[in-house]
Amino acid sequence: MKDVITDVGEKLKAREYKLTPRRESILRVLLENKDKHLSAEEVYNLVKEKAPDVGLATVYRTLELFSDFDIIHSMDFGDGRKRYEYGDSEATGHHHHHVICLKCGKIFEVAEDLLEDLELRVSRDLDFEVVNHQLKIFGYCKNCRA
Amino acid sequence: MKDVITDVGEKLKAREYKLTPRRESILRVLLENKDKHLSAEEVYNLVKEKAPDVGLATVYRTLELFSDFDIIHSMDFGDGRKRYEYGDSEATGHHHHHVICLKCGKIFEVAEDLLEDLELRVSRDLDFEVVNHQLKIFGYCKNCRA
DNA sequence: CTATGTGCAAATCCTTTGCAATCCA
DNA sequence: TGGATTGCAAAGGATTTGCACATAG
Repeated sequence: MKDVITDVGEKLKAREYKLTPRRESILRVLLENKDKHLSAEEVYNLVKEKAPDVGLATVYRTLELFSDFDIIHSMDFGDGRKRYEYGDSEATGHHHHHVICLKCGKIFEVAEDLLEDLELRVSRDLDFEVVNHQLKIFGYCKNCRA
Repeated sequence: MKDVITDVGEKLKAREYKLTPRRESILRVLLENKDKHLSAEEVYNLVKEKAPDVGLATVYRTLELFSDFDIIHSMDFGDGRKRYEYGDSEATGHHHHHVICLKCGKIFEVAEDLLEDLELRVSRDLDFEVVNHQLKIFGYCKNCRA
């Protein structure tokens, strides 16, 4: 994990940005919650545990910055707020599908990719350069049907 | 089209709601723009051309109402506002995929459905009742690559 | 030192709500 | 008439921005 942080530091430095202590604590929270799809406010609350004086605006600005650098990526489950996850969108977005329960809101992940055919067809028929895709499957989970 | 409007009228009446003149003009706008993915504000502006005294709140309330009745359905292209289209989600949402250009924002539609396999697998492996899905493909269109 | 980063509060954007007036079965 | 519907203005929630101060290199 130390490596990741150093890595991010370099990445930022390469474009004249700094990995300040504030940014580092935000990054840590993201790293410690790789699998959680945190909202900005959730990140804020977690960062506040370690650094009580952060501002929400800083969290937003940092998440934006990290997204620009493709250090994290944001996603949208239709609940009115963006959610963030460590990792670039190529790694965790593409070929990564979300199954969302309409009742409890729980999110499951499916790593499979059966979409290559479809992407090919889109590229060909529409003369469109596909760079990513996003699949959400809605329904009711085991518990909520009980 | 007269039929559609009468139809919607019945549908609403069945649950003690009225197809008021205001609601009818909103419905007309949606019908005249079946293919457009209008935002609430866009609907509002179009309705105002015919009925200058509508309120934006009424448009929101009506869109909500029509969605509840599955007369229209909403979608989200990640631009921070909901967009609406005439037709129930079964007809136009499910089995209807969006191809979105990251540069010009243009949206293409693909009607195919190669996802049944995947849905089956999800139902089985996760014990999840699938009711809908949403697929967005991002990339660059012909023009924007030129 | 000097540009960059930060906290705070105010501003913004989209959407929802409260309320009094209006409409329609 | 009385509940549904509407317009307006105010409220709401998520996010952004302006600004003066703090800080890193």
